[in-house]
Order: sequence, then structure tokens, then C-alpha cells
Amino acid sequence: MQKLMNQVQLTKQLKVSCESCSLSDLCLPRGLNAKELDVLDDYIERPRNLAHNVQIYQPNDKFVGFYAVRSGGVKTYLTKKTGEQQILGFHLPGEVFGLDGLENSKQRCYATTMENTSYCILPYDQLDQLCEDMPELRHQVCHLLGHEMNCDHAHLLLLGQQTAHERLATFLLSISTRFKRRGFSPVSFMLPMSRHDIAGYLGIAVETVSRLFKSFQEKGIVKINRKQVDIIDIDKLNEMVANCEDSGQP
Amino acid sequence: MQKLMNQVQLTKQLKVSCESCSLSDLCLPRGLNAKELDVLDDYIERPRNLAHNVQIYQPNDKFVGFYAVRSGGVKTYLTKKTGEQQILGFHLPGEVFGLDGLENSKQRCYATTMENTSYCILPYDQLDQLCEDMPELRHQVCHLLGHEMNCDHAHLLLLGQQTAHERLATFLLSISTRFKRRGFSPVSFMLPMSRHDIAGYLGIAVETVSRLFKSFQEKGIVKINRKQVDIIDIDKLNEMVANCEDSGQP
DNA sequence: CGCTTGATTGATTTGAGTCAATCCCAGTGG
DNA sequence: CCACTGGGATTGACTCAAATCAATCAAGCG
Repeated sequence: MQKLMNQVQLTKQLKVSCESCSLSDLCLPRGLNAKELDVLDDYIERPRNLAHNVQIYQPNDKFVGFYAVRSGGVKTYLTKKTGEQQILGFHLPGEVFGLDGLENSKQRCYATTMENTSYCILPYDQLDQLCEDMPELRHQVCHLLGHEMNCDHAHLLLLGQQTAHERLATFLLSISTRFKRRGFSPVSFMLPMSRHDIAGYLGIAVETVSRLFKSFQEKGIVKINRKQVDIIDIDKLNEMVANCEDSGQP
Repeated sequence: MQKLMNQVQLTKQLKVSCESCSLSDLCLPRGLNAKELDVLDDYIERPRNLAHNVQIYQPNDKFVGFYAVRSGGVKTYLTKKTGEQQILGFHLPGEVFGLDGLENSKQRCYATTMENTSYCILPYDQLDQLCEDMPELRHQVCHLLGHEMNCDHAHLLLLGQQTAHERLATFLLSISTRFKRRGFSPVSFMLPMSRHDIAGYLGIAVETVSRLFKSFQEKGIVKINRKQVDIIDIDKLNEMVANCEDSGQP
């Protein structure tokens, strides 16, 4: 009975509009005015809840639209025939995924939850229609696509040119930044993903991830306990990646 | 005098419309009808010619629009402070680059010619305007963005999970496919890029590229002479990458 | 409380990088 | 016409960062 109550409350709580969503500043609606938001709102498929380790889509599934994470976390990845996963991205609350389906209306990669997760769907056909009359939405979509692309490019630089140490430091800083943006502590957080997934994202072996976490800890840079991360010396982390990105600025 | 004549002829020859461009099937105009093409045509800045090894843009340059290669070749890349380049993509005639500027109207990477190169510019502001009234163009732009994203994802898989052998085989097949699409031989072509750039794209050392080319040659898979590549046994190449991509198909 | 799955740790191997010479051609100039 | 030169490409010798292999270890969980 108690369980049922919770279920009902949960459903109610989630019947929210973009306007009232605490994540809307991070999500697609960013920059839209109230009226525009209202129109967009009508088309959005409201949160679905999934347990952890559930596949949302896989290659060749029909592309229905963009997905926005509300809670939990999602990984997108490609696989080799031999089973290894290359993680393309981790998607935290307020972030959008599923753009890989844009090329030919079929998804090209896998998307799987990493923990209990809820998400919205922004159906593409409607979004496309709305773009006709809402320049701001059009720009927002392009901004989003450009952002994804630049994230991928940074990821390419990481995989192609950085050492294992640099990769892990870059990864921790990226997660830290994203927690901060959501209003959480940038120095103390729970990783939503497994060591295996971190390894898959960084293009290194799980054992290496373990060893590096240990090494970082021994240097007093972080404190790691399973998935709990506490960053002790963020400057040291920044130092480690100082040579990694050249944005053209001095 | 002769030189001037050539100059005039060149200018004339290049004052072509998208409609008459032999590359339009590969480029942004693909799928547009004659009328739509005509409108788009008016906004396109016609070919500029550059020598080889000339920078087209760099990080923080203002984003003006998409670039379409007409002849020659362009590389886009990020750099580490220590100088190493991670090549993000090679752009051959009929292909579009410069999308990295979409996020915030500033370019995020470098773009440099790899040989004598001519290209068109599709100004973004106009393109955006046109998208309002031309659903087909809108779709074409999204298709293009989705395609770029999926290319980047394949590149991530390559850098994160493939051996040096697999990387080079994948690279050769990719170039081969793209020559074929332009109507050239898929088994005999001149590489537009240096060994250094190949290494930068594949995330390996130049020396390794050299050694692998030699090894491929000794196995009778290819014949390499400087930049001239002749693929002898394309099946063997395909075999080498058989385990690399799992598209979900059996 | 055993069982399973993920994480850690240690021992060993290896693919690819680094360092250091050449080599070879395209372009230059005598 | 040919010698010279400089930068890319190749080749060889050696090194090393990270992978692999092989045990544990720890923690959820039915």
C-alpha cells in the first residue's frame, strides 16, 4: 500500500511542464520565452522511468527524437564485434542525447541507463515543425548540435593524444564541472558509472582506471571510495590537463 | 599575358552555380529541387583558391558559415599546448566542414589546406533564414550534422578500441569509399595528406604509419609509393576491420 | 550465509612510442 | 643541366606505458 502511494506521488510529481522543471536552464528550452516554451511543452512526452542497466535504444531503432535526462544517468556507446564498448558519452540530468539518429532517421549507437533514470522525449517531427516559426528554438537546436560536436572533438583529442593520467584527470574535471552546473558540489559527488564504463570512455583498461585512482589518491589529489569521489586538490588536476587543450588563448 | 588569360578563364569557370557543380550531389544541395537550389545559390560565396598549407580559420575566429570543398583537401584539427595535432577530419571535394562554429558562433578548431584548394562558403545567417521556408533544406542540414556526428563517433571507436593495424585499414577503406563516391577509382589514388597528418588522425606515431604501410605491402594488401596508393587486396582490408564495427546487423 | 559481480592488486608481456640515423625526392639556384 | 639542400619518409635499436593474465577482495543480494 505504501508502495502504491509512492508510485502515485511519483507520477504526479513528474507531470510537470518544462517551465517548472528545475533543469530547463540546462536543457533544450534554454533561451526560449514563456510563450515559446508553452508551445514546445505541448509536444514533449513526459518522463518515463527506467531501472538501471536498461537499454533505451540500439542501432537501427527508429529515431523518434531527442532524449533529455531528468534524473539518473545514461551512456551512449558503440561496440566492436568482440564486445568491447566505446562509450561515446555520459548523459547526466539536464543533458540531451539521441542525436545520432539525425543522419538517416535510425539510431546509430546504443543508449543504456547507468542507474534508475527518468527522461523526456522531444519528438523530432514536431521539433522540426516548430523550428519553422521559432528562430530561437532553431538556434537552440543548432547550439546543442554544435555543443555535442565539440564535446566529441574534445573526446577525440583525449583518446588520440592524452596519456592515461591526463585522460582520467580530464574525465574527473568534466564530471565535476557538470555537477557544479546543476548546483551540486563540484568536489564531492557519486559517480553514476562503473569502472568498466569509465575505462570504455577513456579507451583504457579497467585495471588501469583502478591503478590511476589509487595513484591519484596517494598523491593527495582525490579521495576515492567506490563511487564516491572527493576532490582534495583541484588545482593539481587542472595542472595535469594544462597541456591538453590549446584553445588558441595564451 | 598568358597568365592573365588563365586567371580570367579560371574566374569564369568558377562562376558556376550549385546546379552546374559536379559535386552538388555530395554537397549540401543534395535533395533540393531546382527552385530551392536557385534560391540557395544566390547566397553562396563562390570559390576561393588557396595554396597548400594555408590556414582557413583557427579557434576563436568568427563563425561565418559552412565551408564546402570544391577541389584539393582540408584538415580540421585541435592541438595540445605541446604542439601535437589531433586531426578531427579530412575534408575532400564535395564535403562540408566548419560545423564546429555552431555552438557559439566561434570556430573551435583549426582548418588548414593540405594542397591547393578551392572552396565555397554557405553563410550561416542566410542558411538559417532559408531554413524557415525550406523544410527540405532544414532536413538536409540536420542530415549533414547527424552525418558529421556519426563520423566522429566512428572515429572515437577507432581511437579508443582499435589496434594500429585496424586503424590504418579503416582509414584506407574510408578514403577509398570517398574517392569512389566522387567517381574515381576506389583502388588507386593519391593521398592528399602527409604521413604526419595520417598519424595525427589515427592517434599513432608517424614511424608507426610508415612501418604499417610497409607491413601491409609485404603482405600483398597494398602497394604504396609516397602518396600513391594502390589497393591490391581490398577483401583483406575488409577482413582486418571486420571486428571493428558492430552495427547491430548479423 | 553463500553467490555473483565488480573492483582491486600483483606479475608479466607487448604493442607502439621514442630516439637516432639515414634516405629520398622536390624544389632551388648556380 | 646538375649539384645542393631541406623537409618529409623510412628504417633500426631500444624503452616504456599500458595491456593482459591471474588472483584475491569487497559488497550487494536473494
